[in-house]
Amino acid sequence: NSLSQQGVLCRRYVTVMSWWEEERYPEGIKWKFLEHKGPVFAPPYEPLPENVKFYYDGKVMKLSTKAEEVATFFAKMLDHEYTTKEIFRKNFFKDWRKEMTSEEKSTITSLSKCDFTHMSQYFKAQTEARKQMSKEEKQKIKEENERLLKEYGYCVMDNHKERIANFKIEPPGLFRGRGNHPKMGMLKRRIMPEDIIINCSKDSKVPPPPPGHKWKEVRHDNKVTWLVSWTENIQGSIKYIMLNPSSRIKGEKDWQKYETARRLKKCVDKIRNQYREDWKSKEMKVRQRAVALYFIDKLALRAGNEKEEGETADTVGCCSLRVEHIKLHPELDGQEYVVEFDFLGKDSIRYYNKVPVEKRVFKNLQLFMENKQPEDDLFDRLNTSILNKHLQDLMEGLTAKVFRTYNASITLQQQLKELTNPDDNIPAKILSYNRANRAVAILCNHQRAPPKTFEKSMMNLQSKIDAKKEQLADARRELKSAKADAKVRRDEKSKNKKKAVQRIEEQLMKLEVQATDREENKQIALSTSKLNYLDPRISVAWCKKWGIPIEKIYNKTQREKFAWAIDMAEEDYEF
DNA sequence: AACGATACTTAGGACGCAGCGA
DNA sequence: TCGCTGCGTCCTAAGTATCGTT
Repeated sequence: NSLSQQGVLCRRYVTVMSWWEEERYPEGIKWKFLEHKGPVFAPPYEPLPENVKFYYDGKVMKLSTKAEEVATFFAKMLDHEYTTKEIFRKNFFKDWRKEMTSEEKSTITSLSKCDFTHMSQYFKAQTEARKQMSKEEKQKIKEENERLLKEYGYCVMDNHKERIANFKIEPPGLFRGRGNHPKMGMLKRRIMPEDIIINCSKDSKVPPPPPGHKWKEVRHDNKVTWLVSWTENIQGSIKYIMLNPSSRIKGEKDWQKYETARRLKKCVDKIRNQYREDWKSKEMKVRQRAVALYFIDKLALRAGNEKEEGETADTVGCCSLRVEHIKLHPELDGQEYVVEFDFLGKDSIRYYNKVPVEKRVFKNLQLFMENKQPEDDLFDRLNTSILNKHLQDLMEGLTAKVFRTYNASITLQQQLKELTNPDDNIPAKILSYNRANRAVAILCNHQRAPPKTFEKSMMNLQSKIDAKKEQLADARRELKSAKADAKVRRDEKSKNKKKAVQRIEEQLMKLEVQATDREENKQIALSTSKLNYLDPRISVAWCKKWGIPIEKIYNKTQREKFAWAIDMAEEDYEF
């Protein structure tokens, strides 16, 4: 590959040491040398063939290229429910009209008179054709992707060739936020080289812009980790191209995150005593801070930054909870002082929980809610910045999110201790691991939509189990009769029958374990906690202790991300 | 203290393909 | 061999946190 001399030379000097064995940079400096090939742009728009028609008010209408492109975005989504939503249609139509010629604008005045069905059929046929492609054609595409990855998918950062996480620029399309997003349907515009800021080191070969184009800017800032950035037009926020989780720069940060959480472990008792004291404070702000922190600690809630109204879906975290999001029950189902939470969190995922709390917390909540409307802030004297400033005083580097990391990891460690049965075989031990993982996912409220095929696949599994049970019964009968025979005439037969029974029993157990695991996992996503909250060294140590191959717990990508932990952790590692 | 800009982590869903059993 | 399904990868949205300015 054509990465410059310097990168290649640097790499040659360091061949055996992994990044976690190298010296760390001084605070704030992220790298000394950075070279990359720049981003890959979305393929240009290909106009529709002449025979694919768009109809307005029942009549064929030929669209200008720009208007046609945006129309195809809508046509491709026609089967989705959200193209029927008022906000989506309104936002789309407004942005579409901006792309039209003045004649188009004066003709096309109502979205409901637009007929995209022919276009939609065309795209469906294209998808179908792609599926039907021959092996060779598919192979060709695969090779082209690999070539692109090889050329643009890596950079040189200091002594390492590193994988880039997202080297492709996001293609244009219609924005679809999560949940009830006020901007759904808006046009996400095409990003051009003129929008792009390149970041690399001065002594590197700066990537050339595509012919006939210029970069917006080339800068050399080694206080940041990104290679490329641009401003997106929906929220006006900045998007970045950064490195893969397997890279030094991400791995080191990840390691550091867990080390901070481990420092919290050492002082969490003190902090808990402190906030319990603060529940009694005469200052309202201090009480609110203490109750919020209690929720963050006990329930692993997110911090809850303020959001600009009307810019995003209406979701909340701890500090931004409103009165309408909780209900107080002095008594519920035989328990005292129960708080019922019901709100939409990140990604508009519902958080629903009924939690018994200390009397003091309950009384404080009643106080906070006095004379307030449902839409008022529960913690009106508090925000994340106040909370984090306080946390910083309690421990260096402590912020609200550290509690989630800490509680997730400590829960995994405890659960593994509790659930692992030394006498279990490997599949049963892995079930225990998944259950420990699941406890964390439930704590963090990591949900997923039940797979579309869930019921069906569950039934299939059940019928397999039934078949296996019958098979076992047969085998047992045969064993019995073989034993009866053996009284008269000793032979190998009963031994073999016994083995067969054992084998089938084992197979049955494996299936049953699988069924349990799948049922319990119906609406729970394990991967998010595994990837972001659980100190990988806990899992590595557990695998070493019980002789479980690491591949059973982490797939290839995960092993790459956690290579540092796999290398470092011994079986006696304690979080 | 409020605000806007910036940088970075965390998140669920779509989709495609490998591997498995019929 | 074929069809299904479950897993992994890709995608990019949506959070957290901090900093400088007013």
